[in-house]
Amino acid sequence: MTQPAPSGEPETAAPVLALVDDDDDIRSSLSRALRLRGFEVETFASAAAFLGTDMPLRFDCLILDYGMPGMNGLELQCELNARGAAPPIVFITGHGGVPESVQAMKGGAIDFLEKPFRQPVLIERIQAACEIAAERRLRNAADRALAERFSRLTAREMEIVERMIESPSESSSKEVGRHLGISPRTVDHHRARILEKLGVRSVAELIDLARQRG
Amino acid sequence: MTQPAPSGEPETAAPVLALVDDDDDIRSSLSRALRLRGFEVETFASAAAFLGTDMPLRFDCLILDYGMPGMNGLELQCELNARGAAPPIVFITGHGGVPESVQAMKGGAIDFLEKPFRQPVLIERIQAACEIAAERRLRNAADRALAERFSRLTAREMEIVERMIESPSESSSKEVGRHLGISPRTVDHHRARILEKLGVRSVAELIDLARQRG
DNA sequence: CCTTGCCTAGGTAATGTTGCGAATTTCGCC
DNA sequence: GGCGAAATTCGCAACATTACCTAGGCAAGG
Repeated sequence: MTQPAPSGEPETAAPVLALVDDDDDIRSSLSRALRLRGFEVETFASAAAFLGTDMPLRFDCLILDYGMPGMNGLELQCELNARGAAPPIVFITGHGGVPESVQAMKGGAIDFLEKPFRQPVLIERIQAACEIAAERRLRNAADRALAERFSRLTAREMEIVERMIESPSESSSKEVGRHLGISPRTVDHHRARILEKLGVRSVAELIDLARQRG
Repeated sequence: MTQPAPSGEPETAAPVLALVDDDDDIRSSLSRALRLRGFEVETFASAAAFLGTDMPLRFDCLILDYGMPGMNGLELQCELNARGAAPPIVFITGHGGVPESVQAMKGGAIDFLEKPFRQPVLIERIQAACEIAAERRLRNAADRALAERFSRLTAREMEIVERMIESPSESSSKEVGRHLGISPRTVDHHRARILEKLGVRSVAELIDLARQRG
């Protein structure tokens, strides 16, 4: 397995980067340098080409040229944000100024470098961005796993869970049952299923888990 | 608890701004314009002068010149961040470039404008920053209120709370007592005090509250 | 010395939880 | 339409946990 070896550390896997730049020289030289550093790089000559891929979400980090013909980097960032997918972005720009960089940063960009840049600097910034990406991905994975567990609950069970989250102090079977117009014993049964399905062993853990999800 | 929020002044009224700039003209003209827009403004000719005030935290928003003799705006931002107090900052700069703006934004700045700026634009940005400030203050107030309630707990009570948070599934008196080497009765007593002091009515609420705090 | 606050604990009554068992309804499928 | 699986509903009784009242030992401070 190719190891990125960013600082001699054994990473879990090679970070996958997307390099979007209309400059052929930049694409070839930068991607080569990045591959030498252990990254996996895919290049795109335009924002449209990038959006045209079936899965723009699979990248750990985007290296995005700001000034491109057609859709520029900032517009691409806005488009991605609008789609709800906001991967860590490192901008590189030839003619951008302060307003552009500020807007990009406000839009959630991780970094913003001017051309000409020194490759070691850029690579170091990308490394940092990938670390942030890794954290985000971990959290996203955890969230999805959590949502998946909750999706196993039936409608009634979900209703009971929501009731419990809403007012934890009244999450006893008696209270919940009274509120839903059913017997406390039934709530007992449902709650047992809920705890079993979610893999928790107490109401406190359930509340805790449900709070993390929203 | 020193200030029970006197109910005579509407808190929502005038955002209090700090304007730190070594340029006399900027200070006078900008502060005048801001006051006309309903802001309360205090001006400082240097970062040192600002830090010299007894309370640099009372401002809703900082308008900070980046290039100043002595400590510059970015250093002041770092200093404030190091002190744990990070008020919303809007930078204005005469000679700063992209790297400076990026670093400022990374440091938590709300905005970054270049001189010469058009006053309406700056004021609009400051307005936006103040809204963010208001949100932050609300959250901070809630956090402090929470911390204040927790500070009323004794050492032993805190220990029990931490034990409960750590493993909610084993937060029964029996388990906690066994873990701490004391009788379940004693844990009962402590827990009753805890619930009373924190104003919650169940262990679930306690866990929920404690999780919000950290 | 007395008061105050904290930690400790027992006993009893109330409350909540769980296991065993079972009826009715709903839903997808042949 | 019929059939089986899953969901929802519940009672009863045993078990576990918590709440409430009470109270002693201990250290700090007036």
